[in-house]
Amino acid sequence: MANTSKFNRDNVLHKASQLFWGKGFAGTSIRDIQDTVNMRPGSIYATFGSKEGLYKESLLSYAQSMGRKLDTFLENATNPIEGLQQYVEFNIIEGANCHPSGICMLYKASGEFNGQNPVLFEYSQALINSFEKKVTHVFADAKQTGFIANDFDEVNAGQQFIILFTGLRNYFNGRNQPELAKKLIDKMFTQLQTQ
Amino acid sequence: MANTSKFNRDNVLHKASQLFWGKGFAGTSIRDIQDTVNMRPGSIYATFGSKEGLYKESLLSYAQSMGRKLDTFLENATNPIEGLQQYVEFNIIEGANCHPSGICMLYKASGEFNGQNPVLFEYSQALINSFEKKVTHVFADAKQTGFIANDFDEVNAGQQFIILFTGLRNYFNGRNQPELAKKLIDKMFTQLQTQ
DNA sequence: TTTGATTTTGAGCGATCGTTCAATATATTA
DNA sequence: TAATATATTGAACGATCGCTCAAAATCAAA
Repeated sequence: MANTSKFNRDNVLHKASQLFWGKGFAGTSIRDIQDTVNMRPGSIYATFGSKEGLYKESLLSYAQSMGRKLDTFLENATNPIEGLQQYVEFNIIEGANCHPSGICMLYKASGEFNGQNPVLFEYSQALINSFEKKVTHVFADAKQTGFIANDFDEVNAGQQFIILFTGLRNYFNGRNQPELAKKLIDKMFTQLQTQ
Repeated sequence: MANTSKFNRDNVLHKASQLFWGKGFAGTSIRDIQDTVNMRPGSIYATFGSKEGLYKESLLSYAQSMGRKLDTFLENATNPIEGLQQYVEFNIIEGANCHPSGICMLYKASGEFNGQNPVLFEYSQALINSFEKKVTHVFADAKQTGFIANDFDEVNAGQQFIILFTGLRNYFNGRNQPELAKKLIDKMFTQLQTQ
């Protein structure tokens, strides 16, 4: 019985998250979405319920692919700290050309929704917290495997990483200064390891 | 001959910038503006030309009052570095309750307009650069008056200050963790001075 | 007090917004 | 192949968007 969907849900969510990431929630119209995911409004609303529902799933899709990207950098690196650094450099230098924004979508969301939409604000905060925990685990792993000292505080390092990463992404958003970026990222990672 | 304006331009720009700061450019409607500045659309358009024109003046108004705020902290502090730190603490801890957003409006603008509106993006970048220059001068002054070492690199310190300040504002946006904020701001300023 | 330049008003323009739903198309099961 | 359940379509809804402009109000100069 019944009919089957013609679209690929993950593909639609990826395209939608790219749009939302670049233009923001308020700056993106459902008609923008229709055009880029090639679906009619009825299908979109039958599948995702509302613009807010689609946004929520798009944000989750973004966060998941963000986590997967970090994982691949960690897998291909000789040690966890180097993996983290290469991930940062990718986001700020090489990836800057092919991403809709230099700023993390989670923080663009957090900034747009704070004081305006408590549900979406808290949702973005939860995803940010998950990512910080993931980074904290990376530092804990690096400690356990002997890449950093035994008395290293991974919780503090996780906080500092998020703060510096976010600061750097904002600083280089829309700017093309790869040498300066490389230099400041290096400095960031020496600071992170000296505590 | 003629008639005189009934509104105070600075007051109108202040109120408009508070609205834009909190809700973003796309998220703020002219009708929102009408209600909070108590002007009719005809007057608004006769005075500021367009929504974009009003936004541009609002952003400048924000940047100017940001600069004045920093100046008062510098005047009341015993040394420039302490003035900077108290300014940062005000923006992230005490001021968080009375500001429309925890994030700097210049960076919210930069994030919203990158890839969408080149004119407003470049304008926000120019104001960000001015603020960085101002901070760099503060470090240069601190060097000349003997508060920091002679070999101190004020340009690098200015860059690091902006990056850390932005990172911290994003990290604590919408969160109420004054003790952690105080601790991380302290750490930021020791890092800044040790280079 | 009249004149005249300027400001303010607010109804309303065309466009676009998020969303709905009856009609149509499609794939699966009997 | 016919019946049926689900998916897709796209015209169109009411609301709101940025913005305009003729009419009314207002104040300074003559």
